[in-house]
Amino acid sequence: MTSVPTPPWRKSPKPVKQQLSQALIVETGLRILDSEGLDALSMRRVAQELGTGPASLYAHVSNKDELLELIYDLILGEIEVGEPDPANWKAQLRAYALESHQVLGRHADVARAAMSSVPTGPNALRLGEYMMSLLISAGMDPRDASFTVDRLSLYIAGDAFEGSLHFARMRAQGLNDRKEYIRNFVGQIKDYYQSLPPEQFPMLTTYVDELTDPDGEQRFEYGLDLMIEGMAARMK
Amino acid sequence: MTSVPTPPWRKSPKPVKQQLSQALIVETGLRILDSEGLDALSMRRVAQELGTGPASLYAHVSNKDELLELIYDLILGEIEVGEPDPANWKAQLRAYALESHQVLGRHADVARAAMSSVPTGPNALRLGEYMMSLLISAGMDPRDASFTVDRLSLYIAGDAFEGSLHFARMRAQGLNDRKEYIRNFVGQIKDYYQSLPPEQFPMLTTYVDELTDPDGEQRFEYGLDLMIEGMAARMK
DNA sequence: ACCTGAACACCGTTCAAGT
DNA sequence: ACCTGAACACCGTTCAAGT
Repeated sequence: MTSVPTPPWRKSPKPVKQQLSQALIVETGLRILDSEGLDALSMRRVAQELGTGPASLYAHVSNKDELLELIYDLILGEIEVGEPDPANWKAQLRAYALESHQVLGRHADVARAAMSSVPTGPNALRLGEYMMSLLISAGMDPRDASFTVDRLSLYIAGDAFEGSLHFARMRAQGLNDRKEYIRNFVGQIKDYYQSLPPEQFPMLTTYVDELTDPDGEQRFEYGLDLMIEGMAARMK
Repeated sequence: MTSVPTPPWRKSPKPVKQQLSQALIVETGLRILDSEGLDALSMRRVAQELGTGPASLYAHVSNKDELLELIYDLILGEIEVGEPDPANWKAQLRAYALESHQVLGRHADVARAAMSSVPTGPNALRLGEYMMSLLISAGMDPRDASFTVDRLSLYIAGDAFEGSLHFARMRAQGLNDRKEYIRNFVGQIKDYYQSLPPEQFPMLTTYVDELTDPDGEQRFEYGLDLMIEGMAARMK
């Protein structure tokens, strides 16, 4: 195999190496997170992907936590919201919750950052502004609206985080089919509950089927509606 | 310094070294968790505390995740419940939620295990049985009861987990006063929100005070009541 | 200002060897 | 069966040195 000389018209071939920048680091982090999960996302791994050493990242990002928060806000950018319509606040709030939940679910492992982060990124601000204006224009008291936004956000992030823990466990077992993993997992709990002494655990043994419903989306919506109905009860 | 011979009546002095056992490992883990936080809880640290090497633990505990789950169920043992009283289900459910929340808060860092764990430990079973019997005796449909138990547990663990993340951050900064840390932290967000352009963020800038209420307990109760009222609305 | 190699002080887990 | 030392394959972060 002979090596070809670079042709003369391609002058001063730029160094292959890309310039480092915060945006580049964050994007690389997101890519790793999505394809290999939170456990794989390390400063060293990001650096490797960018062809450099881990120390180089610290010129653009102060530590791993900050990197995670930046990735988190990047993801929040995927959530789109429209104009608040006071007459439809319930449906709009519900739609918002479902969409955020979906977006967080799509990037499973960022959910942890969602729980620890302070809402100061540009997208977090945008979404906070949206939720507040929706609830307040619907007639909710500002204090109630603030608490509601806080609690709803916690619920969404909490459910997504729980999901991400299952997802990580699945990956640790070398499995890939999310549906099948859940079915299997739930099946094991079912067997266990069924094997319990009915005298001591009459409820758990009687209602095994209800307790081991594998439909996570349905469970999420159930809790969401519980909260929304609670809000409605408080407003009228 | 002369060494004293062991007196003859103290026969066959047992080796000073304690026997390893799962219970001992779990207790040691809990002690480290409570006094130094999740970050400090490593297999190596537990082993060190017991005067041995990390490999020794693997004869009693299959991995770190299992250790965390065992610690978690040990902690759940602190939650006491009485007899379900159908006429008072709202108050009892509320009291249960507050107590679990308190117990998890006391052992801040176990909350992560609370979110990932499958409810199969003896105490998790006991508490699941209690919640189910409370809701069902109050007239709730079994399916609703199951979903409610699941969602309420998630909410409690989620809030505790969020709290533990703040706690960890505090410790990482070398601080010790929880109250002061929160005040400080909230103050910073307040300043930031106040500095935002009001045209772009009318809600966030107008309702800074409501949005930065530092009382975490009040926020927890707010969300709890939202859910309980949602349940009540569904039952009647 | 930005980047780097090398080092520091850690991890969880495995494995062959011991008792 | 239980315990061990040593090793493997990793971490996040710092720091002095380079450009």
